Amino acid sequence: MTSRPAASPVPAAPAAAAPAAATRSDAARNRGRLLDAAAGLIAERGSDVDVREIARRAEVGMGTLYRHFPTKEALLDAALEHVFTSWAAAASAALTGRAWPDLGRFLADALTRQTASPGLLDAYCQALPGQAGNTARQHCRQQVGPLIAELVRAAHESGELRPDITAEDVSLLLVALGRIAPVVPEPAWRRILHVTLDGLHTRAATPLPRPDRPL
Amino acid sequence: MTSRPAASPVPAAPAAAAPAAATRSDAARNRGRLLDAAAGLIAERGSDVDVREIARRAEVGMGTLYRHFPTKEALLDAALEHVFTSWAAAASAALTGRAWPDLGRFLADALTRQTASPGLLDAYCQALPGQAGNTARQHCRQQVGPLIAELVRAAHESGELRPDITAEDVSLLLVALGRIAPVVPEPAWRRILHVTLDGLHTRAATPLPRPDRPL
DNA sequence: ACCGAAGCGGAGCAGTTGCTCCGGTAGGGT
DNA sequence: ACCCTACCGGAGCAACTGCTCCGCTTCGGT
Repeated sequence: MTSRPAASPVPAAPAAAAPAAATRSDAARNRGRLLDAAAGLIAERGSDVDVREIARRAEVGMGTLYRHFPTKEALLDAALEHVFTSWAAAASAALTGRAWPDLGRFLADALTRQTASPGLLDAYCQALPGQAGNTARQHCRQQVGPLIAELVRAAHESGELRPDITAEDVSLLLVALGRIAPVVPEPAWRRILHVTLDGLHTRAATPLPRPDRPL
Repeated sequence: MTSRPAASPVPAAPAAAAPAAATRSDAARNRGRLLDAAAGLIAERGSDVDVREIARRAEVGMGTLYRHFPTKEALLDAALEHVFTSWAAAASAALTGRAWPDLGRFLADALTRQTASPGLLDAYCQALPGQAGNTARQHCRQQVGPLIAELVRAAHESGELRPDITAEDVSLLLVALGRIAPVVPEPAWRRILHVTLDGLHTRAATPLPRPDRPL
């Protein structure tokens, strides 16, 4: 950590999935454990996790943690990148080609995922006012952004998404709904999503799933 | 916290606006200063403020702070109650009697207010998973809840709000939008609000304010 | 003017956090 | 089988947090 020769402006994450050179097997295993533990704890409790707890759950010591990642933030960062990447992959694989249902399903799936990991968006939104260096957000944008853009383009083409809506609008709506999804019962946020989709549709106002019988 | 005799489930908030007995003038002044400082800091940075900083901004010492409020939480609580009360009063005074525009204006005003105080909703939503004792939320519900209920009732009666929407839905939407309003430029969240209102309207899909020219 | 008590302030305590240090351990090329 | 080296682990440091303690000040009734 004292004098790094040169390299890119991104210091950490040399290869999350490609150890490449001859790394010791236990080192690779511990790195993976740390990433999993960090991701799990972020999902459960948000991004203000105790490093000791990460190490404990990963069943490694503090020295190991800080050998693999220069700082807590770098660890969380790497974990988040992995999470966002796998989300984008799963969402992309779930597409059927029918634009409007795909959009709705993508949003519903994203919110379900968010329900299981309340802390994810917290990490994403953390330090938003200051911005400047929120890499979680950048990772999400890089991984999921193109997918949303494609969904929006296709839905525009099918004529069901009102033309004045941008991919940015959809991303924003997703973040907004994602902030409440984990803290209310699922039927509640499904109602909200339904209303939102109605607002997004060219011709709007379809009946809600079930107005008074929640499930 | 050891053994409370009986009393109501709300322990704190003896009298935020009614010192009643013969209180010393400086005490009352300092109490007000603490409330203002706390509210200001919560608005700016959310509910994880340093008590020392509250005391510093209020220009009082730590002893004074803890003389007036038994715990940090109690202080934040009292400050939040005051904030929510004045919000409800202002919003209630702004009503014109025309239901649908009133609802839209109420939401827009709430979001503007939220933009100026990003930390407010953080305090409101904090510890939501555990729930159990989030008094900020209770205060908001008590103060603002009836107002939203009335807005929804009137908008239903006017026939413009789709009948399957409940006051709970509107509250939830407000929270969701409030979570993003402070972190994006105002035109962006106004677009989102517009879409949402379209989704709430019986016959939907009116043109957005300005699709591509943000302001 | 006087005086008792309520009020004031900030140094200090205990707990928690992110991070470092260094003796011991075990991997893997030879 | 050997040994060098990268790696492991957890005790310890410094900074920060919420909160308490206690000597001094100031209010306000007489």
